[in-house]
Amino acid sequence: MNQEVILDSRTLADRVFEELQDAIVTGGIAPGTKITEPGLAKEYGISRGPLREAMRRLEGRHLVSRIPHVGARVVSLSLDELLELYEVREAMEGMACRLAARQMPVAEIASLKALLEKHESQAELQQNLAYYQKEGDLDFHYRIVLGSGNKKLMELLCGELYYLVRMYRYRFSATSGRPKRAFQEHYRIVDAIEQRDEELAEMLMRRHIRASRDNVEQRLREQESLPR
Amino acid sequence: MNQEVILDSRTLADRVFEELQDAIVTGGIAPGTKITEPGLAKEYGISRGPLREAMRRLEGRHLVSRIPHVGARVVSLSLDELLELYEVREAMEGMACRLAARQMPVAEIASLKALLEKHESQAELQQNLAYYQKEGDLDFHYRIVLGSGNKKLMELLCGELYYLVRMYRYRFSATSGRPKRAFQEHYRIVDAIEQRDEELAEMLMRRHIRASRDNVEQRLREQESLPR
DNA sequence: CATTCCGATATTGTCGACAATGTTTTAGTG
DNA sequence: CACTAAAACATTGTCGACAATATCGGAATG
Repeated sequence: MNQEVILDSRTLADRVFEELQDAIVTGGIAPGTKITEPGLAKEYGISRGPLREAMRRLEGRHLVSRIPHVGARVVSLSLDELLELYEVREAMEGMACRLAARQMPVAEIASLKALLEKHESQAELQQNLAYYQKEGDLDFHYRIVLGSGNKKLMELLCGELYYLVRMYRYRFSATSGRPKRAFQEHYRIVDAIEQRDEELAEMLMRRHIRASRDNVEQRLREQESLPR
Repeated sequence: MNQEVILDSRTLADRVFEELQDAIVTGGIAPGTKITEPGLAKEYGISRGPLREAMRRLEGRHLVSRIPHVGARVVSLSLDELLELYEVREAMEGMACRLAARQMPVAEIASLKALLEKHESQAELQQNLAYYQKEGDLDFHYRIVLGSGNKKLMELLCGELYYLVRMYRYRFSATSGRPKRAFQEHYRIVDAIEQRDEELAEMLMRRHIRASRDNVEQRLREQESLPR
């Protein structure tokens, strides 16, 4: 219901697209919610035209699913799809890590190492492991993908998949739950990159993601079997 | 300029989206072409509304790039991006192949084998290796991804990347140029899947794609150095 | 003659209205 | 009372018009 007075250079459709995306990712709009064009248009104070374009783009990112002449609803998340997502990440981030080991600039590697240390000290200090791990972990993976130098990989991982990853984290609080271990693995990965050991770097990243996957799977299956 | 009288259940925007996508992929609209809304709207005999939605979706698939208030143009392809695409495929299809080895139904494996034999005999008979290899190759990779049972993987590969792959093939005629070898590799991959050897299946698929990549790189670099 | 500024033109962005389709409610009948 | 059918409603799909912005061309000036 709040209308910004600042007129962005960006277009209305672009802005509402980002707002909607954020709302979906962070849970402001619950998964499975049916969304109607007049409803959202009124809520965001714009016309249906730009809103439809925003929705078409959300559809492209698989954040909403639409049926012609019927309507659209926010995508709903399932455990199976989360596990699938981990498999995709294992493949792509493993490759990203290999490429990073091949040609990530030394300055970036050093910066990444510094980031790790900063995250760790913050985490130790505040004992708020979950939170810092949550964002810090994605930061780490972001940087590796960036370091790969492969634009297509960046596009797919940072531009499409990581939104889903964040969405699952907000929904299931599906953070690793094993921060100490994860930190250690991160360090080893950076070491492998620093030593330009492609093979090892890819293997460690794949193991890291698979371990995270297994952890999530186990925890969610437990949660499933004892129905509160 | 031709307006279909058959009224599809699909929406106008959906149809023009597919038509545009096909035109871009097959080269009907050259890469780098600037496309204007009034122009396309007139050409397809529809209004600008649906056309804009179609363009937004093409933008989501990275087939057109758009600058607010300026315009949109069909993506242009570069050699570097083609090589990047191969790296992404190596990672994702490698994983797909591993998963297929884990759980692809035996019936599907048999069907895939039959398909290979059919393609090979056709190719031998007609000596039109390039053409059959072109479509047959994608058929093969499609089936493997399908067989992985990972919907996200299917979505990304079949729903986004393969359009680009086809586009490059139309543009650079970037088919393998080594059909005999490729067929042999395909057979070995299916064998590994049949024996449920995940490790081998992934390795063979990755090698297969990397070999194709190296082949294309070499041919295009040659082509580059002798400027007609 | 080159450069800068300004207006003309074209294209994009946004809106409200109308048509087409799907859904729900309601009335009627067995 | 249950079931069908039709009508009322809501939502989506499409269109044309207007406003905002960018691009192009020409005139004025140094």
